[in-house]
Amino acid sequence: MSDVAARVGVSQALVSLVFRNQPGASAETRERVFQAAEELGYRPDAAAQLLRRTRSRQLGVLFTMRHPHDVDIVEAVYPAARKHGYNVVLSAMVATRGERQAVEELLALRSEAIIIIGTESSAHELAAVAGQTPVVEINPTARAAGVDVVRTADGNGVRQAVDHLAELGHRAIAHLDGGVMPGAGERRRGYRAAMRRHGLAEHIQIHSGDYTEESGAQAARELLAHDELPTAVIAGNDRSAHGLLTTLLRAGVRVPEDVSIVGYDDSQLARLSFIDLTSVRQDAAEVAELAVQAAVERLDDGRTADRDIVLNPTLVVRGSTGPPRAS
Amino acid sequence: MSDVAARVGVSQALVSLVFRNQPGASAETRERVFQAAEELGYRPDAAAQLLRRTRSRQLGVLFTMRHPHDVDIVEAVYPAARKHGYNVVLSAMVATRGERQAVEELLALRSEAIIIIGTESSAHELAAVAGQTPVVEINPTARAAGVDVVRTADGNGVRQAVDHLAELGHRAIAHLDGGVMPGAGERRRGYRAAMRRHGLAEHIQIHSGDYTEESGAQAARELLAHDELPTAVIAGNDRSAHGLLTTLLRAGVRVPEDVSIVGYDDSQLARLSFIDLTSVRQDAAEVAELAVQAAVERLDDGRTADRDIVLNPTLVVRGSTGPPRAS
DNA sequence: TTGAAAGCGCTAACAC
DNA sequence: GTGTTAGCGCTTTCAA
Repeated sequence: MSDVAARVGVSQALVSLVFRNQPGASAETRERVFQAAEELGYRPDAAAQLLRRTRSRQLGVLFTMRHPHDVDIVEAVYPAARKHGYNVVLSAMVATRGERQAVEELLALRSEAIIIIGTESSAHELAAVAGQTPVVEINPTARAAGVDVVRTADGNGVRQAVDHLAELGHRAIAHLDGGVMPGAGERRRGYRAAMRRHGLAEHIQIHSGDYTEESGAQAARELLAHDELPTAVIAGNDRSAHGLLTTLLRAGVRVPEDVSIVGYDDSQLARLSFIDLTSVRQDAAEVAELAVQAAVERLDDGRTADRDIVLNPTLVVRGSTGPPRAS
Repeated sequence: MSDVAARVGVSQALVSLVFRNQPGASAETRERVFQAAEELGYRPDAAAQLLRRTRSRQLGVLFTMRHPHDVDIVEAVYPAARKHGYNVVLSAMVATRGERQAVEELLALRSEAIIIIGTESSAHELAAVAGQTPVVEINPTARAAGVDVVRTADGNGVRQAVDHLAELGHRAIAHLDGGVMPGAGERRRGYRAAMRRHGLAEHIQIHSGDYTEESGAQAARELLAHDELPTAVIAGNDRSAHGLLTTLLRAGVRVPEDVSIVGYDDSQLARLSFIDLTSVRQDAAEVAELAVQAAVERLDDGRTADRDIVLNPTLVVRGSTGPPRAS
């Protein structure tokens, strides 16, 4: 930067102003600074900026790349952060690097807040971090004190799925759950409640799963082993619905003629023409925006009370659901 | 850090040594430093380290999260980098953020080299970056000067697939290609060459695709519109094989009884029990290790000549391929 | 084995 | 509009 300043014949401070788009430099100076920078191949040094600035304006994002819906959210965090004047630093949760380490890295790089997307964090570890830095968790497994949460009203989403199927005339509606995974408990409870409300309590049938494709495939095998299939299945997420759907197809079961299937997440998977899954939509862009907003409220507006932000999902009806066979 | 030093009653320099595991501090001092750090909740500041250190020892990784195989590689980069004493900085290529910007960010954070995973970079832009910093591209679309490349011998992989199918007795073996996507050209050429070598030139049949699930589904529809299906299809990657497979299944075609299908990448998708795709394996861990190695050779060993590292893939036979119907 | 001092590249606060 | 100064938190070099 001093090279640029020397070349233009002004002080470093002025060059700094220009690069930060701050007022206080004439249009002509700006022009000359940019030109000199171009000629010298100058690029601002993030390490030095980070060190010197009072605020880093960086949002740390902890994520896993395994769930398609999480990928959508990560993508959506970028524009949301920029809107509020923040940068994004990524830290991947991978097998060879614990969550602890990933968080430490974000903190060492001066992230002012941490947004956690779809990890199975221990409430214990999280609470320790939340003491020092605002933490926003998206679709968490469990609640932790001091942490903001952005999640969808999962019970509501499943209720919409049951309503839709009941309206089509289904009665034997099973649920493939997600065990201890994020949101699974509420989805399971929502399923039970909705079934009861429709007077279908006796048809309640829950198969255990864990949101993976294989657990969907496993459930399909179990269903096939029984004399009679349910006429509809609500899966805990799209991935397990995918396993369920394809395994049934391979066994010669037609969807939706023989069995209707509903997924959850409305991920890219659900939208594929050959999957074409009726699914409960959680809008990634909205989730990302609210998560960033929650962080910004703590950072810029001084909020200290925890927030629990609940979004209402919507059912997207596609080709995997239809009326049951007339039997 | 000065707090820690003051607390222990030593100089900052000594504390620094201890934290970097450098020799030159007594065991007792180390112990006391760590304890004081713990008590004060001290954490090294990455920005300051980055600024002051002669070398950042950071490897910038540019990636997209859309292809399952790329995710595997990103994961594998972490241990590979650590092995060579480097850290990893991530920068996602997402729609709202051009490649240019993503690279700038990595460079601003002092990445000493850039590893690019599965993006469709313009050779032009890349060459400019490669002038300043070592760049390693994994499975690139096109070659650029000054850039190291790690890729698999795609022609070889497809040849193995054709050999496998021919051995099973297939003759009408079609190829679903990947258009201009990374490796697609070589896979297409490999298919043609292998078909000719088996005397099956007249059966050469190429369907155009772009590695997406939908292009696989589209190809399936085209195949179904014809009188006769080929007895086997080699897809350009697992995603398009997935679209192809499931669309055929939905149309009542049995796999592998009616049609055998081979994928490419051996991604997690291929391994799912209900997909169970014979696929060409590119070992993610090996690819990552070689990419890191290439960067390290430039950085630490002073290599300046470009390297083109070609890995031989292996065919993993699963349930999607079998002998053709006796006709 | 330890300490003192300088300075990485930038921004903030103030003066002109 | 522009310049001066100090210093962010650490590592490096040199001396003790």
